[in-house]
Amino acid sequence: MSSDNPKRALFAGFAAVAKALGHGHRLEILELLAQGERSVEAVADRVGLPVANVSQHLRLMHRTGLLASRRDGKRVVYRLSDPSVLDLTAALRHVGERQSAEVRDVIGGYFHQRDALEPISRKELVQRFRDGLVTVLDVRPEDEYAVGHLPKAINIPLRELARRLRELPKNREVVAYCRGPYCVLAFEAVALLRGRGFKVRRLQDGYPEWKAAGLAVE
Amino acid sequence: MSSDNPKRALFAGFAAVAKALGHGHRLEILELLAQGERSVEAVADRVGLPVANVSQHLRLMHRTGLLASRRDGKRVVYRLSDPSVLDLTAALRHVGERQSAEVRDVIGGYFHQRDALEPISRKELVQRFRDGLVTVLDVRPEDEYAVGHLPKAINIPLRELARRLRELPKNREVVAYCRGPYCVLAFEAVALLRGRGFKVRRLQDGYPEWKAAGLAVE
DNA sequence: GGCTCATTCAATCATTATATTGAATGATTA
DNA sequence: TAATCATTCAATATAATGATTGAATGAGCC
Repeated sequence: MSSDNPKRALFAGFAAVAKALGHGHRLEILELLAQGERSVEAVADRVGLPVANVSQHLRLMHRTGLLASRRDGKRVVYRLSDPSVLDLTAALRHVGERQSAEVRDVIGGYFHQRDALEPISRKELVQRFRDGLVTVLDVRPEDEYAVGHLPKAINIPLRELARRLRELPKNREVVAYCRGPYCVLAFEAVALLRGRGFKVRRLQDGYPEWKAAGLAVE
Repeated sequence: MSSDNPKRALFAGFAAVAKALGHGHRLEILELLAQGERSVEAVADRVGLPVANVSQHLRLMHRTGLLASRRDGKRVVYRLSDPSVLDLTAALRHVGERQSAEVRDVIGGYFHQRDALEPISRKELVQRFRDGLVTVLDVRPEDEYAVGHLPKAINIPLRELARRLRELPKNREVVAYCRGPYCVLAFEAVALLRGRGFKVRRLQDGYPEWKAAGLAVE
């Protein structure tokens, strides 16, 4: 079959990659792994699915080349196989955002409500940080922060934010970020902090995009 | 559901877009429509599938926002909804090419055999054409050529190539192109012409990429 | 070597996707 | 207004995919 019609075989191969992206849980897992590598159990905990189910999703994505894995002690640790996978998910988001009525509804109905002000771009953040004008706030869970974060970023996970407000400056601008362009954590953080009178904006993308852009990380 | 967990809803929306790409026939249809808009029947003819089946695929992709359509007389004509769809398929190819062992096998086993020499890039072609060094050959079917083609390109569909060789110069370099980076036509044309002693190379991408790059078309 | 534990496999069932057939639609056009 | 014809729908059968359960694997560790 493969030699009969190589073009068909090729399209089938590409289709397999697309299929591997074609499931909400798998996209969620990809977003998580974009923060850094993780064991099967750690992924399962975070996305709230049974281990066996997550294992199947991970192996499927591994089979199609989206993920790579290594053994660490008695755990198997998965990671994105290549930065190009991040590009692919970005292209997918871009099309979805522009073209899918369904996606636009969700974004319009939820995300925009909570973020009336424009998010800040990576470029602008670099500039303003260099000028000493902003405090960078990482609202992801501690373990994700530990794997890697923006330079000088303070880590206050969203769930602890309300009781750790005094760690943030009231008169400097705060820029919150989390896992990616549609990570809810930063949206929620901005909403919470605005309600308390902080000057706060959201970074346009998240940690993985920052790192992929070649900018400094810690 | 959508307001319960907007993040999940968003991922589900993106997953729907990926699912729409997750079928070999649909990717083939997308490649075809990237050349220019086409009626349902025209697509069905070209990909060799029943009209009703193609109609279903088209409507699915329309529903997820990949395609747009308009009525022309008694036909319905489909087209890519947006250039970003082309970017998405390119990202998909890129990942597939790098990561999927299956895809690499097909490419290695077929395409590379037939194209030992490096393909020529768009940039290089522009340069060499400006210097009057190359003849550009479009080996796609006439109707696709008619919708749009590279400036000054000669159209000889692959199936007529063997008996129209005298239309091509023997002592100038010929650059053949067709529908895209994995379009078989240009590969076959290069193989055929090399066997007859022509100096011929293949353009790296195809017509849609050329047009999307903002280069001149006729 | 044998025990432990994270991970994977295998089997099942429920759900969803696909191709095919023939009939229905609905915008043109005569 | 009725006939035409490309397209779409509806119904069906078949195949693929997804979640769950419990058992099997196999690398680490005592």
